[in-house]
Amino acid sequence: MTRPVKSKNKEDILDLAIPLFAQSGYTGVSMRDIASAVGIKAASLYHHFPDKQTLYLQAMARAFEDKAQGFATALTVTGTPEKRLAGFVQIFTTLMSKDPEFRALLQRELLDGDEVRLKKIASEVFREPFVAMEALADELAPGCDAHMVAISIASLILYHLETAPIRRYLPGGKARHNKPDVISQHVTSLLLHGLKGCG
Amino acid sequence: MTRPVKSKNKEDILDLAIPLFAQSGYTGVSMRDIASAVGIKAASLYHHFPDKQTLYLQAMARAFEDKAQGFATALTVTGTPEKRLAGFVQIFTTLMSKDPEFRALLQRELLDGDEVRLKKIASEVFREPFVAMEALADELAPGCDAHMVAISIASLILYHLETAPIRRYLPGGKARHNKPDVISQHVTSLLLHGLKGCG
DNA sequence: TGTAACCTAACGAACGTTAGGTAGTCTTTT
DNA sequence: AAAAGACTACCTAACGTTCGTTAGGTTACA
Repeated sequence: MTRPVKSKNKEDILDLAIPLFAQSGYTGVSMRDIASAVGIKAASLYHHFPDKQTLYLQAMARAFEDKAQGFATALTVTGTPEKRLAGFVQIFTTLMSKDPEFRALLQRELLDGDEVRLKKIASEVFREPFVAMEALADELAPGCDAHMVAISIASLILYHLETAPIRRYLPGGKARHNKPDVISQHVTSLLLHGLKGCG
Repeated sequence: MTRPVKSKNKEDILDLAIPLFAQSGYTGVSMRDIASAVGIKAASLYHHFPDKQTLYLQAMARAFEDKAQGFATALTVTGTPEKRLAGFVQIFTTLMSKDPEFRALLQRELLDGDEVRLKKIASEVFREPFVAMEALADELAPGCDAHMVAISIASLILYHLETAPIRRYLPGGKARHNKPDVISQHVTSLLLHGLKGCG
């Protein structure tokens, strides 16, 4: 019985743990589950991490760390404020649509995250794109509360994605409603013209 | 050591279990936790419920069952479509703002709920008000996809409430942004006029 | 006398975690 | 260049705790 040729490092383990935590949450995933996904025994995880909590926090950090700069690309659009909004909404929608794990982790943090973790996520992941969204909001709607506008933009995009599992069973729900382009089109139109802008 | 005078019934137990499940989720609450909240021993819970899963499902059913008719009152507003939208948004916002437990349970179901439960919630809790919202959407915006509009309305209200824990740490976040009236005012204005309607 | 509502005690399983051992690999010393 | 030592990454085995759940006994009340 030979040992696997290549040994795992921290990053490999975290990358395998992230989808597990995203799907079942902190308490729903055991050390044995993670070890099994990695292909080692649970006790071996303690060679890389002092305890489960630390492993979880590092997995969260890793899951969120690349997002900040991902969002940055969504804000490189140039042109009129309207064009920039449309561009941002479209890129952001596509980005989030492709990453259900990130969305699930974010939702779980909103439900169960403590202050320290939320503060960290706010400042390290969302602060920069959020400021840019507020700036854009100020251009488009000088009289509005930029903070609320930015939240509203994110709301519209994220909730359309998060409610997908239940929308299937609500009247009028079609598969088309889950397509990023359909969502971003709807959201952009709603933001720019309100409900009047559909006809 | 005397026994408590009044013995508990199912409903008492469910009412005490609901906030526990809302705060910590299914796996985060043990039978001993629930029993402790009720004031009895864990084994005694099995006199009322065959197992934990059944207790949870009945708690969920109870937490959701009164909501359907609560939403109905939000739709009794009369007048122009604009007035009715404003009224609905205000009542719905206030209703949801006062019930963080319901919001948490709904979020947890969106994350972890199986198809059967989601289907049940969709048809028994949200279907009726959702149809009314779609009808209202059709009046306000005949060219729009009513399903998407209804989701958007709910998105705007619910996400402002759900993101409260992280908005504190985002630029421009004020305590005022959590007030139902401020939220419903913002949402109504955004829906009726888009971002242009603030000035 | 029954029955409903509780109790104590305990079961087996799963959990996070620790102790101690082993097989390879890298580093240093002779 | 080869031997000795140290280190890394895993292992098996087991600890103590908590979990859902069951068995069987006790008390209050109809």
